[in-house]
Amino acid sequence: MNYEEAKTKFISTWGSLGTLWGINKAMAQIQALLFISTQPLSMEDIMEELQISRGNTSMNLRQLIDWGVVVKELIPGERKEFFTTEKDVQELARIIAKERSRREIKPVIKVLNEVSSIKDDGSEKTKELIKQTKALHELTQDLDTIMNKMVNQKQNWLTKSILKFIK
Amino acid sequence: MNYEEAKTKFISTWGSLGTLWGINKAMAQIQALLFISTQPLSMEDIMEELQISRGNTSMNLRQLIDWGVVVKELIPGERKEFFTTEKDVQELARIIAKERSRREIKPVIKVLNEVSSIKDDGSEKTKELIKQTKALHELTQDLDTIMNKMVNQKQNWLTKSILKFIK
DNA sequence: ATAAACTTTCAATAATTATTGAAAGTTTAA
DNA sequence: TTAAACTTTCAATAATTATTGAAAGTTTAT
Repeated sequence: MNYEEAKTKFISTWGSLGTLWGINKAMAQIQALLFISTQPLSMEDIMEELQISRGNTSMNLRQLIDWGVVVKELIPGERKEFFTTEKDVQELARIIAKERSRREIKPVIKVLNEVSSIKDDGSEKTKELIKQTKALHELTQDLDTIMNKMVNQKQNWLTKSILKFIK
Repeated sequence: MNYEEAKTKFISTWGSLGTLWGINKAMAQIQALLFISTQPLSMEDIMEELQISRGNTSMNLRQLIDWGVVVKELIPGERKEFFTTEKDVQELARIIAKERSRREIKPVIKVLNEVSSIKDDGSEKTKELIKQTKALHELTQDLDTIMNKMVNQKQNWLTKSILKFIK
């Protein structure tokens, strides 16, 4: 496998993995492209490399910036804008975990809490609903906590030590 | 909030969360419905409750069975088939984590390994590709390991002790 | 063997989501 | 100011994904 093949394979794999962290294909591919690029890229560069339209590039870049995963880079003497992504994988994981927790997991925890707090009217089905959603609420909260803690450490000692502890 | 409201809210929330664990809405809703049901449900029951077609119900039930999350229940004297889902949240989490790892994460790890193993031709861009995909490979593998270990414990002591350790 | 009761399959269709591209908007240089 | 260089917006369209429903398939009771 040569450089071009490897690059293409990486970008397309990372792109299809996008769904796993809750973003669309183009967004994930742009991030992937920036992730292995040695210098900041312009919108033009990205459109060219990924063969996507200007509008698509613009919108997805904005979203990536909104996630905090991509930053605008101003290059002196250049008119157009350039973009880079966070290059440190630990930091990247931290940002993704934080955003997913905030956007998706926290709202679900809230609903689970509401639903599991309804008044017990004594019926079997109500008891079951309360019991099951309560269990789900606890589990979701525990996993969310672990994820955030793991990923909020400024160094990666925690992941490493959990790994050691766990193996 | 009364029982019916809570039930509807739970099912629709769980349904929209489906994407988070990589399954479709109907599939997630069927699982949610079974999760809070006090007895096994027939295809007829599920169609009625969720207002979905027979074909849809059949296909998604099959997928849930394939995931190992739902089982067929044979009720003596009944002609039709009945279904239940795993009721223990820990066990449910275990199954989901295992399946996601197998279906999505493992294949990505494989690609990252391949891509990061290309021959270093000395160019800056190749060095960057190798460096970045290698870092991603390691991180992904670590997180996959933690996830699987966490979830493979037969009791939930591990989650609890990590939580204590981490807090 | 037959038919009723039930489940599965899958082509057609609907719903959702992503993408385009051109017009409108903004910034900068002269 | 003006116009060139660039970015954003968004209605239209394309691509993808989910859903339907009726025909085909299967099982069970008689």
